[in-house]
Amino acid sequence: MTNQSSRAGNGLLSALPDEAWLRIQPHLQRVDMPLGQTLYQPGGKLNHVYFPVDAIVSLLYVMQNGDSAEIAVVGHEGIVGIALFMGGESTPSSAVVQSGGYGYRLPSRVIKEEFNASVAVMHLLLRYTQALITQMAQTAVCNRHHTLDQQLCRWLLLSLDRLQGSDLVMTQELIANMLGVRREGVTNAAMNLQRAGLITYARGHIHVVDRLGLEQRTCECYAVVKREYDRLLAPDKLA
Amino acid sequence: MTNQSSRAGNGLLSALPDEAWLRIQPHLQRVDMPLGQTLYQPGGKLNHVYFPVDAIVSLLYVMQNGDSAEIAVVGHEGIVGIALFMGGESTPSSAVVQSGGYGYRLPSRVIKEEFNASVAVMHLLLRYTQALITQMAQTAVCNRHHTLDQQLCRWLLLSLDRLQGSDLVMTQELIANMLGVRREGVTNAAMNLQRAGLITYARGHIHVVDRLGLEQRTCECYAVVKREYDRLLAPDKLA
DNA sequence: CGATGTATGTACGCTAACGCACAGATTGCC
DNA sequence: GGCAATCTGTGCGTTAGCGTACATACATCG
Repeated sequence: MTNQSSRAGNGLLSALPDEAWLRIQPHLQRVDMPLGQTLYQPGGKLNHVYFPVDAIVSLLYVMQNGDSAEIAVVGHEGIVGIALFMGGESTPSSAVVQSGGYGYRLPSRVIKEEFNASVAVMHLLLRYTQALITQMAQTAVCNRHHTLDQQLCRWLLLSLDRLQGSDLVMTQELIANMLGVRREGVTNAAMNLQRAGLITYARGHIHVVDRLGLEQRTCECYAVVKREYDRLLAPDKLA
Repeated sequence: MTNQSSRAGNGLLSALPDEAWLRIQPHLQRVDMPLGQTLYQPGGKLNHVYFPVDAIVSLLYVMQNGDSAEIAVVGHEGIVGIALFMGGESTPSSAVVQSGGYGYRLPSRVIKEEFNASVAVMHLLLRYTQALITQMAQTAVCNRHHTLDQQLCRWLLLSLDRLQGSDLVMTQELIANMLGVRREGVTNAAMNLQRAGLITYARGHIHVVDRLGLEQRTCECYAVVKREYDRLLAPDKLA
């Protein structure tokens, strides 16, 4: 994954061709993205796309009975609201801020115009979308085959890659909602990781002690996704 | 989902603007797609895209230990090989023919040129891609939350929508690979459905007796995906 | 028509995760 | 400083699906 980026702190914004940046920049609006904020409702009209900087957004599906499951996660490497340029205008899933912070938003009209006006912008956004697709596919595989311990590792790593530092602010209850499992299950998995000396945590604060250990304990899914993000969004591929 | 379509029997080909069809048509090649054929290997170069007609193709991820899980399924409504126009050139998943038949293929170069040459073609393919994304997302949710019985119903319905008639030719072993579960689990689920009078089956042949019953027994995932395909690929939206 | 391979059924113990109920423990607030 | 809310730990019994091993049935082909 592209690391913290120069222009506005978002990887996609940074990768825009200069003239596209100049057109877009006046319409960009810095916004706070507090924990728990819902950016999109299922089926709802999308008025903006969001470029997170130090916030993390979860795309998740909420079932009729209230159970939920995370589909993918978006941070400073990406954009929330691909349905706008993909032509669907809406999606059956929601977008919720999973780690508070800030980002930039852009009116729907502007992103659509830019997508259609510049082939470079289009290709950039489509490559990002393919990376996101890989993440979703791997989430499906992971849900099918891997243990909660492994999935928690993967999830922590995905979050870590999108933050600076090694501390996450999130309760086990929240993580359980994202992974679509019981809160007690997360408690249990987190204790396992703590006993193994990989993390420490207390009341909504998780500190990662041994990142490498997490990478060794997680399933292949994390590496597959990371490799694909690196491949598709490598700096030399970006306009 | 768009039903069996006029032009060449594939929904996307049928929805192409006339002039795009005229450009593409000379490069289309009718190909047999026998059961079990691998169209793409993970990470491999894609030489063609495929438009199934009466074949069904599974996109699936095979893990290092050989376990597998289906990500999505493509039939006469779609195209196999979206990574080509998305700009990635390859994917970590494979594409395998899950129900034998025939389709048409098109050299990579042609689809890429057409994607870039015609805004109508581009928007058509992107809307299809978004529908596919919904299917993948819902697969992840379904893997997390729903019983094998429900998932089998969903899977049968997805297949049924892509075939004419009510008979599927596929062993329980194959279905198990697609769903990423044990063969015995499928045997068990299939017996449940048979006892309920929804299907009959024998040695690799499944006959659906009560489609409505399947729809009632499956989870919401099937309906969510179908609604999204209908919405995004409705005839009046198509060029 | 009998042999061989393939497809399906069955049994049994095992484990991960669930549902529920409740017990600390920490934080923030009045 | 005490109360309330929130967060985390724990202890049940339950269940869906797994791994393994084997049994039966059907189908094809020599």
